[in-house]
Amino acid sequence: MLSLKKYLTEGLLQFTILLSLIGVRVDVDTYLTSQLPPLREIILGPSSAYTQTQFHNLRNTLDGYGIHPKSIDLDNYFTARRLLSQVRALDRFQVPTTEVNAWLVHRDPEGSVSGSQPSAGLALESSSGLQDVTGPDNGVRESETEQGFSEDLEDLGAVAPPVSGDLTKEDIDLIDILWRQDIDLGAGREVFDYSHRQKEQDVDKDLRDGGEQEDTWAGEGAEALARNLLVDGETGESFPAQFPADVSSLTEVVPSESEPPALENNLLSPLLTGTESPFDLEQQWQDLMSIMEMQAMEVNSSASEILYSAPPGDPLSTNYSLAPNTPINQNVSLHQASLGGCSQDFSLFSPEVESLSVAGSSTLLPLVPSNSTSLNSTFGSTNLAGLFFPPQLNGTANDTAGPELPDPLGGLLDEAMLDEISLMDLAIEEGFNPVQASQLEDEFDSDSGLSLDSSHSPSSLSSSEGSSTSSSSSSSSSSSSSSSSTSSSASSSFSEEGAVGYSSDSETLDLEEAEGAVGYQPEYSKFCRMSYQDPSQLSCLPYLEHVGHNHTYNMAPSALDAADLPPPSALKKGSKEKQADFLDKQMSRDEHRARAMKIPFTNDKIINLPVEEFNELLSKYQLSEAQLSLIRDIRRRGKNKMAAQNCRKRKLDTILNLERDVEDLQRDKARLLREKVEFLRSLRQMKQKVQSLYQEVFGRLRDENGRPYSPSQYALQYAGDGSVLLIPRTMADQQARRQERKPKDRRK
DNA sequence: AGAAAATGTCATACC
DNA sequence: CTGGTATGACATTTT
Repeated sequence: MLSLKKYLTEGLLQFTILLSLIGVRVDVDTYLTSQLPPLREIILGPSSAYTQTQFHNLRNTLDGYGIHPKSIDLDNYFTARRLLSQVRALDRFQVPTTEVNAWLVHRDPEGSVSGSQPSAGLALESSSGLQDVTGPDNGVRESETEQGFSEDLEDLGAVAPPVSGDLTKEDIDLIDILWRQDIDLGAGREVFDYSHRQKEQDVDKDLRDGGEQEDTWAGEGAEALARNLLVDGETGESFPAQFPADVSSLTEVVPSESEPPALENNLLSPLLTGTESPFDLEQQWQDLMSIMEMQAMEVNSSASEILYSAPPGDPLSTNYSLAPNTPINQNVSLHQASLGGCSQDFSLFSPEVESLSVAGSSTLLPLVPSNSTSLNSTFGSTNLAGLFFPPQLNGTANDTAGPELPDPLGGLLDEAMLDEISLMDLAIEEGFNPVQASQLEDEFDSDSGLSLDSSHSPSSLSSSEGSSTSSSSSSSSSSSSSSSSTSSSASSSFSEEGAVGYSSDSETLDLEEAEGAVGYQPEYSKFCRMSYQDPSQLSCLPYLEHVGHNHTYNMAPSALDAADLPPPSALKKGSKEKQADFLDKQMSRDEHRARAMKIPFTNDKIINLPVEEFNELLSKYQLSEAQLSLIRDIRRRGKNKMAAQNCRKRKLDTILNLERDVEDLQRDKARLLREKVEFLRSLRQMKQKVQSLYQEVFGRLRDENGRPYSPSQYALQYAGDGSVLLIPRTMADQQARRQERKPKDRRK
């Protein structure tokens, strides 16, 4: 094998030189790095670090283990087909990947924020007919890009050389998020993108698209609303808003005596931005979110720092601390506040809200003619204010604004808010926090007792099939080890020599058997650190101390001696003596023993023959007890050897599968987290918008005396029939309490 | 030379 | 029960 390798290598070089002389350009490197398995195998050897994919290639080409015919079931070892396919995908993705990163950078501009999450978009997209306004093509394209995300990445991984292993795909995903955040801020991606130049135009366009879609709720929604249109969430259709244009014409059911004659201006609704305290509240809320999400982003702080010149936190915090009264609101007139655009989204977060105000609505005058059906089922009678503030902050609100200012939210805790918070906690707890994530991984590793951080060496693509066939075809009877392939011919000749009528008619059979038995062996090697042996166990197991393995195994002492002694100069052809010695060394111990015992057939036959044929073979010869014993031992050992190889291969495969599973799960987790971030951002934007609309509506309300209502004493509420009611706070609080219980009950 | 990886062997359990 | 496989734990060989 060694000489063959050398020979081929040199031959290849010479051939290359020849070709280059002729004028044909040959790049040897491409041959070495491309998929020419046998060549590579021969040149680099089966045990090179490139062997990693050989293994998988074997599986790919042979569709399973090309091993002993009796091991057909091995493929079933992995119970799930999915794992198998993952393993197969493994060798495509196995190569890490700077270029993958670059590709991502390149690619990212295409996926705009909200449109790039088709799976998670369930809520966002279905609810946002507004997006369709920009054109259906956009959505389709983005969906496609997103879907192709992982696969493309994996495909590219095959050609991407590893450069910076620091950036995992998870990192990339999170960088992606950061980018989008910057788009939110209006920062063009080209600021950070080195590789986008060739696509600059597209990027710009996409950026614009992304920016617009990013503010779907604020921007386009407001725009659509400004056109006095309601947009159907599902179809994207627009239709004239039916919201009454003049809210001041509303009547109110509240007894007039309950209204304080004059309210201080600073007792505004906490939703209003004029006062300081509500603003602080909102600010706190935004800060909270930014903190949480920053924590989430810290996973990739290093990665992001590579790409950002600014600290990673900055863009985020800036982004998330958007003032509640961003210009979004300014174009929103009251009737536009129809909330048609938002309603469906709210149904996502508080679907259980619907029937809340049934009781209250009877006593309250509707603000709106009940023809706005989009409001009906979605907002219900939810006290809108409840959406705006997290429950923890309610207390803060009271503290800062003073006890005299009733909580405009009526203590309503929107379930969506709770969910959001818990989600964020989840995000922080479940691995977005890098420290904990690493701890988790360590735990995993230690639990399994296996080191999963195999070094992802660049895969070579030499196929085990090629090597096995070459080795087995070069010899007829290699029993096991690859190095013995040449010796097997020697063993057959030896057998011939010392043997009674060993005929060559079974050569083909031997070939087959050898192939079947040997074909899978040497291919898996250095690419996974297998430390399944725990050395600490060895010392503490008493029974191991006196385990003196006698590998002669039932062999008679005489036979032993004979086996260990060199053959008594039986070689007649002196010219071949050296070669014979060489081959002698290549022989396995069992072969030596067999030869010493003058076993009249090859070890290969002994091992691989079916039982019946084996017995038949034995019956043909008059063999001594020692010979029979040796033969049986050889057979047993040979079979066990193959079994061990199988076992190791399987073990390795299992490890690789687990590793792949871990990677997949991590990828999934990153994707889900990314989706969640976007989801939350959308939610936040919607809340902002609803808040502003609430302010607008409430601010325009006047009582019969033309004075504004006090936010501390009145609140707006949406009734089940789609109407908007102005109710006293006390009533709102009661309903809020009722509302808190109801959904929970209904859920169970 | 010696560490580490690969491979072989044995004992044992199981089919 | 026999013959075979699977696997942990070593032993030996190879790198």
